[in-house]
Amino acid sequence: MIRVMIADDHQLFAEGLSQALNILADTRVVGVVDSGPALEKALVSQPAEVSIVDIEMPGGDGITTISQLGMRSKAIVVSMHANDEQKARAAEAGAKGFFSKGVPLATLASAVRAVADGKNLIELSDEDRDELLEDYREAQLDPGAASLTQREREILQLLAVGVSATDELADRLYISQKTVKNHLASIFQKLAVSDRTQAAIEAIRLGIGRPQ
Amino acid sequence: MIRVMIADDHQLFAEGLSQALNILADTRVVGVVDSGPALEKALVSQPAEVSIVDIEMPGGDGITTISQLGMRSKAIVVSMHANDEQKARAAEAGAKGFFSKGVPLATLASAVRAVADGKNLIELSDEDRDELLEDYREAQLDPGAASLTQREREILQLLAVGVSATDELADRLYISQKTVKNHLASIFQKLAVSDRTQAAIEAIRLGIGRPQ
DNA sequence: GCCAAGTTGGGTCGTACGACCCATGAGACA
DNA sequence: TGTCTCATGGGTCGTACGACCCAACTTGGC
Repeated sequence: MIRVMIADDHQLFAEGLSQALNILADTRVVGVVDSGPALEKALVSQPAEVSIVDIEMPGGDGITTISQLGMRSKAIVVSMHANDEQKARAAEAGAKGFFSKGVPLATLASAVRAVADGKNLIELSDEDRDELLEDYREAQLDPGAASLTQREREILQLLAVGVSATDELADRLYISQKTVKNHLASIFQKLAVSDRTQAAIEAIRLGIGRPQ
Repeated sequence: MIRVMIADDHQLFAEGLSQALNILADTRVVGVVDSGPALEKALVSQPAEVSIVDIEMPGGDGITTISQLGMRSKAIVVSMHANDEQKARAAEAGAKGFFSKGVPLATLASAVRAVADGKNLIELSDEDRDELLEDYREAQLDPGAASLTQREREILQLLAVGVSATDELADRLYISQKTVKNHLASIFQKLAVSDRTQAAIEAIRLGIGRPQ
């Protein structure tokens, strides 16, 4: 689980991003602040591996804050009006990543994983950076969830949308009820849960069987 | 369920806001686009009661788009650099609300509900507007969910975080297992579900027992 | 060709679950 | 005062659920 702090004075942006990252299985937003000083203060009581910082905040710019973060939290800078000068200043201050707010959410999520893994994205060309981010596209799932088989995933997806009865599951998959129960037993073991309810919750948390 | 479309060229903002609104029980984002023309096109195949439009989009400003929406979708304008001139232009184009991106998410959510309900916020003073939004703070829950009692809500919250066994629920609430089962039976009826798994999923969907 | 993993089934057993009755006491409300 | 909802319990009954065994067949890898 990667702990993330968000510093941005635009609450709509910060809260929306927070919700989005919290839905992912491997990231957790531990705080949202609206200024540089508030970020430093928040990190004392709520350590975070990665901080997402808006460079354009009122009352002292984000750059100063980042340079003072040191190794307490790795910074990823986001900017509404991204330009090369901002990027150079961010790099100098020690930021590990730099993105325009125009990038897709998936890119930022990948960046969070890469930076948490020790990578420094800000020194790379855009091409090299995007290539590296490819390796971090998938959420680092729980060890158990990663070992689920195809059929087990299918059952978990159905479970996550409310198909909970054995006979219904069997009907939908054209297999016997006994086979469904066998798969479920295997799922319970891999996810370390004890019943269908907990499995469904875990499936939702992992993003399996996503709602549209 | 209020159907919402988001038009903003900053994907991070748009996708984050989308996730946030989707978590709420009574709003559903049916599309995210990055320009005015794309909004008009998207609304043809995906009708939405409310559209959240960034006024500062490249390639044709949002104002023109809003004036062409007519009654197909009620527009709420959001702006990074909100000022009175922008607000006046938005009002003239027929927008029903105008907000800076610095407002809290809860405010925008309330505004979506108010506008969907036929209110025009843009004509009001900030004080009158905030007073009106107070009435729309709570999500309009499903009829069934709305009639849940306090105790039933507590049980549902526990269920939504994985406390699924009867004895565990009883222990946590300091009541007998029989009482837990009675409450569960009542919950199943009100939510129109048939077991704990479906109840837990519904609870998560409704935002009851929110993860922190 | 062999072995491991995956999918498909079977059987058994104890118990938890859900459906259906019921009663009692506390509070709110008219 | 009577009435209502809510929270708290009880009892019973059938069955679905989960735990623990097992086997046959297919598929892919080495």
